[in-house]
Amino acid sequence: MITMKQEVPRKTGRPLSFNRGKALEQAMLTFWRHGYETSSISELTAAMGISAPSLYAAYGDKKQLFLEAMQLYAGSPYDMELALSEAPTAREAAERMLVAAVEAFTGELTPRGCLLASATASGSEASAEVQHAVAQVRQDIKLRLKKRIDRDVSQGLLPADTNSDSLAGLVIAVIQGLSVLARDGGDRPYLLTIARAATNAWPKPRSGDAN
Amino acid sequence: MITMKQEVPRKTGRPLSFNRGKALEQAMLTFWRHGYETSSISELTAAMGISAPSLYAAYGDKKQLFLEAMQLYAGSPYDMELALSEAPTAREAAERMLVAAVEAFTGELTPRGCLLASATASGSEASAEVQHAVAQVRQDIKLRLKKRIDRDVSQGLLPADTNSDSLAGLVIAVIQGLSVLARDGGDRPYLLTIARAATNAWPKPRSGDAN
DNA sequence: CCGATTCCATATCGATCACTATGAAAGTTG
DNA sequence: CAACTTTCATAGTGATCGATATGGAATCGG
Repeated sequence: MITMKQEVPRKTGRPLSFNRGKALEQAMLTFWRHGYETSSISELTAAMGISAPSLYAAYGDKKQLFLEAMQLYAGSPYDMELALSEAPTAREAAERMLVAAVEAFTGELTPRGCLLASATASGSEASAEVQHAVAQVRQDIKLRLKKRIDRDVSQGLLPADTNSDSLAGLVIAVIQGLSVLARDGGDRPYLLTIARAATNAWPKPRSGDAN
Repeated sequence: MITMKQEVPRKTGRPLSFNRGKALEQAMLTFWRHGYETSSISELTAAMGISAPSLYAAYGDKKQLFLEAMQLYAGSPYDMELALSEAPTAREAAERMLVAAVEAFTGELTPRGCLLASATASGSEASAEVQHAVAQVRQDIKLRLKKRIDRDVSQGLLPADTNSDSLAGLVIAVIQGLSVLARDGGDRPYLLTIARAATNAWPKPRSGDAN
């Protein structure tokens, strides 16, 4: 588990001249927009409003800064996904995940697409560890959704032969793909129709349903 | 339209000491594996087996080299997609696209995932033109699939109220998402089950079908 | 006010980036 | 063979990469 560096105010010494959380948010937006390797330290320091030595003193290095930024990004998705685990059905949970993803990918105050999908989609061998860390977050989300589906299967809300791993993988794949379409300029209403179409792939609960 | 530089053998002068097509293929594999901005010239020249001046003399610069490599990559997908336009139905065409994508993303002799999905998923402002060129290829594929769907709708093979744009967008989104899952280590059989699950989102042709 | 501690601003560090100047090498043409 | 054309290998260009050394500035406990 990645642990966020605690922001403990020192008893002595010169105080921080910037808000650590606000600066981290700007770093997150920069990584979101331009990716991990393709965001330079100078671009990050410009966005965060601090100098390079301040960045390294406060966050360690570029890798640790990104991991913290990713945690900040995935934070609300985690809460979202946790809330969705309390959704009435797994299908409803998946639908809410898809809608929330579309809204997050097409926000007017944030970059297009998904940080988890784009920030390390490509990269040199030098950033293999970071790529793996991002992949781990994706896999965690997929696993939670799979378990949510398994719950419905065991409760008889979904057919016993439901492949929960495939269904969870499909939802994650659609979300990651919607990130690409959002980057390509697809607007929110359009992406929502795709998300809605994706839920048609869900198996019917019990008896045949028209839709 | 991007035109491939013609390989015209000069009548005089020292002949090329390398196979231009083979070297381009190695460049394509490098961009596929490590992305556009995150593949360095030194990495490219090492993979292609040529020196930097030879690369620049033969292909222009890094950007043109990538555009040629992308054309080489998209070449067979274009043929594939052209062949799929002759598939019996739009749904069958989409299924073939999905299966072909899974096979391409999980080949043992090639990098994981999709070059079109990952090579420019992130990047600085400096590579905006390249990112746009890649997005254009994606949009072209989506448009061709949409038109294939429209054909089935006009022929009564699909419901008249079918949203062909959403359906095409869903297929493209799933393909791009499968690229991410392939990069995360998902094996071919697993990804095929996801592709199969995605086709369940397709509207029923005429009367109710059990599957 | 003083020493200790911490952070800030300036000015870099060596390494690598995309790219190229230069002259020798390898062909064709006569 | 000599003149011409094109490519080759070597070595480097200025710029930027991630990361830091250094010394002064700001706040603390005493």
